[in-house]
Amino acid sequence: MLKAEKRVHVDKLVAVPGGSRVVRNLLLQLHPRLHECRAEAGEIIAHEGDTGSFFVVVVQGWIALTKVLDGGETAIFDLMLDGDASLIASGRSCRLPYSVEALNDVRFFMFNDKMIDGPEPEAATLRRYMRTANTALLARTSELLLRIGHGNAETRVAYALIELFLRLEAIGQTRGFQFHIPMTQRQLGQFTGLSNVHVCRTLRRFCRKNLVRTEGRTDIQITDINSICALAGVDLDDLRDEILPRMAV
Amino acid sequence: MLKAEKRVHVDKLVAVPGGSRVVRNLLLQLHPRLHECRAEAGEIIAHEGDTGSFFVVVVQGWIALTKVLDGGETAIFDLMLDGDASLIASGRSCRLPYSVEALNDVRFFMFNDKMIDGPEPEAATLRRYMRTANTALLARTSELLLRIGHGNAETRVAYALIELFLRLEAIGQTRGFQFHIPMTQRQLGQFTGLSNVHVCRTLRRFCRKNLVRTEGRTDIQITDINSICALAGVDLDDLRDEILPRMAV
DNA sequence: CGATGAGTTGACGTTTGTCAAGGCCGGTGG
DNA sequence: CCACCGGCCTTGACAAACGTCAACTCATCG
Repeated sequence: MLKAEKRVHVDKLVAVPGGSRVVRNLLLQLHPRLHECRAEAGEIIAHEGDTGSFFVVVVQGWIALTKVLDGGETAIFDLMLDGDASLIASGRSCRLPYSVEALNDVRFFMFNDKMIDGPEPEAATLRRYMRTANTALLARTSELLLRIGHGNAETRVAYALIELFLRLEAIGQTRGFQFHIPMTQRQLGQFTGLSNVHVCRTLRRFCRKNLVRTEGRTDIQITDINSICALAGVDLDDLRDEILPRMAV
Repeated sequence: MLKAEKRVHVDKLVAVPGGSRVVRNLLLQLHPRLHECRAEAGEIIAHEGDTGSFFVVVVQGWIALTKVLDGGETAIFDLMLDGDASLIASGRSCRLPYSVEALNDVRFFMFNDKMIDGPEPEAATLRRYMRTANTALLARTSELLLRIGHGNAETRVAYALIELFLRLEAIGQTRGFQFHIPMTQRQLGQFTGLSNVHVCRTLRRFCRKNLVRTEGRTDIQITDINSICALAGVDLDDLRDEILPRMAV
């Protein structure tokens, strides 16, 4: 039974280019008893201010890294998708600077600094992977920060769409330029630094200009990628190189 | 001569709590021939889009991590001070997502992934240090992103002042609540996502309300830390724990 | 002594948040 | 099966915050 379940996971993960499969195998080689964690949509996996120090690697699902400003304004400063990895806290103080929140049902691994600091070659590979993932995270965050600081609403929303498109494309979760985002417009606003109302307005404007099409609540299709890229101030290939973790394993 | 110069460096670094001295010693133990780099104010150490993969550790001086949005708007998304460390790029693609720029005359180390991936205990310590530094960087960036996305000008500027105060305090570069910032108001605006004009207005307002005092161009004194913290939405001690790298060496 | 660059201040326009109202949809209980 | 309720999306009206432009001062440097 357990074996069957593991097979299923591995099979699914084979479809994921790069990321989680590699990490999973390396991890399990080092620590065969390490087990996968699960969380439901909306569940808070770790809370801002908690103490702790750990890595997270997403197997399947969406995780948001969130922060709350004083009076209740929530901001999402990064999203983690299948195969994404992040060092959530580290060092002596070990207070989490942000919360880790499941946006939909999600499976993931949690493990410690020390578990990958050994002399085994697998550990060294894992460390390289985590560094690469962290660099990619920082690249994404800096792109986001740039646009939130100096771009208007169209730039921000267009960028968010492109970032999500590229990341979903990399893990095989797009059909053409169509993809699924398990986020409300409010959450998209928390990600882009806009009010939910203005996110809505901006998306409607994109639709009217035939730049994107929305189907249902959370399905999006970019119909004019060039214009969206122009609005976002992005070269698609450059951005792909920049924000996607690519490592030579 | 060279020896004398090294002595001077070490002496100076002893005064710096934690950071650069530890890294310096560990690094030189692993790689005795590694030499310090220097850059002058305004010099660009590495350019956005360049290829490469390296760590930077600041020995003395200010470094800004900057990004340019399309039409020339520059954003500063982090500052590196004495002892701060950052992994600038990593992985196969190795395109730098941002530029590394000296704000004043600066001394620093540059080194490679592989140079600290060995089995020596010093290497493991260095890796822990780099991870801690990176976590602190991410904590800072997320705090900044939160306020740029959801805070008004007073919140952003107040936060910037507090962050810089705390970081300078940690490396012994404050006298009471007074400190020196080698940045123009334009650069402060690039850091807070505001126009230089609005930074000026906000600072003037702080002065009129007796929250801060400015002396000369770049000397600042926070005269009412509680009000500034309240404006920034910050608890001073919590933030200190969060954004300063603290490691158990 | 002119030139340059940074800081300061005022006037004005634009962008965006807030508030409010209505529509749509899914879930829940009668 | 229907009524009700609560989220979420949508749209309009209005107000506030911020960027832009422009003019001026001041310090520094050649």
